[in-house]
Amino acid sequence: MEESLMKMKRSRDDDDVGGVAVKKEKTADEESAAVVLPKVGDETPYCENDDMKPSSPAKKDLSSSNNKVSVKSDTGITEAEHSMASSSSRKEQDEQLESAKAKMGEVREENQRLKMHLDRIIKDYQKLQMQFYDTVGQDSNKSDHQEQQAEEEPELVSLTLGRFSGDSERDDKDKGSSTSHEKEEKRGNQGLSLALDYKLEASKSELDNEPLQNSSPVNGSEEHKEDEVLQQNPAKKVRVCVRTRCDTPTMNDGCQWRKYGQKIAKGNPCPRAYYRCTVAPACPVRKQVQRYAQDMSILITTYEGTHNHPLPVSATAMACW
DNA sequence: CGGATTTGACCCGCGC
DNA sequence: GCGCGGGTCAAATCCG
Repeated sequence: MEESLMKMKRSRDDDDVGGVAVKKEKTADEESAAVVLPKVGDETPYCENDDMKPSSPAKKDLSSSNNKVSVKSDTGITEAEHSMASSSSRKEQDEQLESAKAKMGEVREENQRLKMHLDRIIKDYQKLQMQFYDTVGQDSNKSDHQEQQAEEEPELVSLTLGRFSGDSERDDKDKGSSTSHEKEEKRGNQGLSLALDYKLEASKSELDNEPLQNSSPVNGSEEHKEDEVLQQNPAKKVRVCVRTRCDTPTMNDGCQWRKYGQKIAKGNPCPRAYYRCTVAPACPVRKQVQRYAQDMSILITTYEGTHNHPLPVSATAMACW
């Protein structure tokens, strides 16, 4: 996926380079003050592409021939010679035009190929996503691990991405038994960690009373951002909780949201804000945003529902529900 | 002026 | 049935 994005970016960069090339052409035209080149260059991406390299010298030849004409005129050449020279240059021009058109065709074909490639990558990505959900769903059905949380909240799956360290609150709680969380934390100290926890959706006070009880609060010293995702069985209503260290009122997740309510929830002095997705008019997705009472820098965002529209690229990178 | 945000009112589920 | 709390609605207000 990233590769294709990079590819696209590169192609855009190439476009930019193409624009520069066009400007250079114009400069040459101004110097020669003669034939105006067809604006093929404007529509020609990948000018750094090897395929397109022959066109550059050709353009140079063209402008140089124009230079010749103007020089000869300046030195007092006859009208007939002048017209002969200009007709030959026009011929060259036509040839250049033809070759440029051919190149454009090639470039279009390559664009099509790239588009198809991108589509395939997106489809693969979605397929993998579904497989992931299936796996998670199976795990939630059969697994009896994650004792503590499974007892409390058996219907939610929690995905934790990020590094963990220094969760005094939970350390106290989990001190007695060496849970998978501790292992995750140890692993998290070495880098990125991924944990699967089970949470109870029925516990509506999850965000109010002890929102981070079942997970580690973030370690702000090194990590700017740390997410925890609580996700229900895909067969049921999707509910995803993301915890982020974020100074802004809401985290930028790439989607477009409209605030429709705000409440002071019990047990948390910080108000909880309610947002609706406005990317599509009938999108059922909502999110709740609330600051963690004990650490105002932590933003707890709970997403609910499934988007009924394709996500923007920036949102696709973040959201996987 | 239109869209987004704010905020009080209302609805609904749950526990007692 | 009543009170409480969470979630939503919609009129008022703000803002670009």
